[in-house]
Amino acid sequence: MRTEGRAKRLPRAVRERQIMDAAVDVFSRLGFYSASMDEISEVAGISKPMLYAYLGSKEELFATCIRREATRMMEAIATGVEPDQEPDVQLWSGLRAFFGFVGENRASWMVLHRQASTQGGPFAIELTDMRGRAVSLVAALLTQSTKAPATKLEAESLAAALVGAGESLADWWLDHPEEPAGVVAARLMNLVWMGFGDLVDGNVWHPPSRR
Amino acid sequence: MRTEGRAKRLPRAVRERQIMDAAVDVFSRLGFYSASMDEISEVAGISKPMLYAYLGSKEELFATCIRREATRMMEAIATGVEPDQEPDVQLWSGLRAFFGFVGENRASWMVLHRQASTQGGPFAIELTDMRGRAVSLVAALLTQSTKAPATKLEAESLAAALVGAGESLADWWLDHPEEPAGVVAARLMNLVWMGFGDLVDGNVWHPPSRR
DNA sequence: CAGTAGTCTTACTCGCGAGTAGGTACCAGG
DNA sequence: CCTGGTACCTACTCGCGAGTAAGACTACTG
Repeated sequence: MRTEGRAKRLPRAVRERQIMDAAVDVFSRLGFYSASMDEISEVAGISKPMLYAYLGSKEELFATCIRREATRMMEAIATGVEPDQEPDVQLWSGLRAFFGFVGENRASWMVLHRQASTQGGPFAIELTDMRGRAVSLVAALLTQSTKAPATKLEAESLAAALVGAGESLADWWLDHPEEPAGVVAARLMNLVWMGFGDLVDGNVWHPPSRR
Repeated sequence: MRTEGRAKRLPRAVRERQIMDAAVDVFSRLGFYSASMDEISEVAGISKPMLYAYLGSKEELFATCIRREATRMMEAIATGVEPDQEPDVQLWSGLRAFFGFVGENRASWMVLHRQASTQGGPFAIELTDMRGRAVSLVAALLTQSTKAPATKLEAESLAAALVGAGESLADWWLDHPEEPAGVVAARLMNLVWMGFGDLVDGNVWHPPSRR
């Protein structure tokens, strides 16, 4: 894009945002290793030393990206769900918020899930951390809804499975973008709440009419 | 490990297997990019040119690893499930076979899932292919079991979610190896067959007493 | 119109790792 | 005991990309 000439002078905070945006873009397209600092700086419309001056090393930059996007996503979800409602409704709102976020932030999602989960580096920490928060959230939801999951371990593993199902379905969705977010969310809701057993018998889950 | 001296002369086929084993090991520990051909050759107890002579470039090697491990796994699963049983029993056998395989082939699983899924390179093809086969399998299982999933797209997305749940739960399991495979498999079975809704009410799924 | 603090650049160094050139040891069969 | 073929090696080339040195341009502040 930007090819020649000196970049216009901008305050540090603004530049940092530009750089982060560029980094998320490039990382999501190329992955951590294939992405080069040269390309990021070019996309950001800036020279490499600036990048290093502001955001540190490549690893730091990547970790920062993950942290930022993870936070954005967790906030989007937290905003969508009200904690004093019925468990199924909470789950439903959470799922909708999640798929809504992914749908409107594909790049963020790629960085978060497809890229970060693999590299065993220092970023895995950030990612594992966020994922852990998500899992705990769901696990709490489960535990709170009475009897079923006896042990803590059981609740956690079920939550992990659910989160994984969500992630995987989101990935699938990237390849089938024609489906609207609500439909995909509803499908997962049915799967995890009703189960195949009920679905096979034609029993489906419906959101309470209001909302 | 092996430090000096010329390696004993071995027939090509044997060496190739050794190299593949070493490659799977190293790739699973380090990931595609961080793994170096030098290290693989060292672990294999062989020199680099041999590696290139037998298995081609790094990308080819990796793709070959994925293909081999994917085949092993699909076979393990196919062996475990008998196609003329009730859907829930089929699913149950499939899950057990899957978790059994992962439990006994952690390295393979890492290469398959954690590594390959990320890098957008030529390997993604192999992986996507295998995943596609798994998804189709489950989707067929779903469709066959009557009414519920009306459209092909719906069955496929549910299958994707289920496969993802399995993958994710397998990953979780890697960090909680104290749980036996059967327990983890049963948990997922309950989740996807009964659903949280039933679980919360204390309804659980039991395998038919025989097997 | 200095001085100085912060923005921004060109033009390097330098190590690491993919891939190779050009052999050497070893085992057939003639 | 040569002659080839196949397993195997040491010792390189070479490009790419992370990270940096050294300075130049701009804009306030007094």
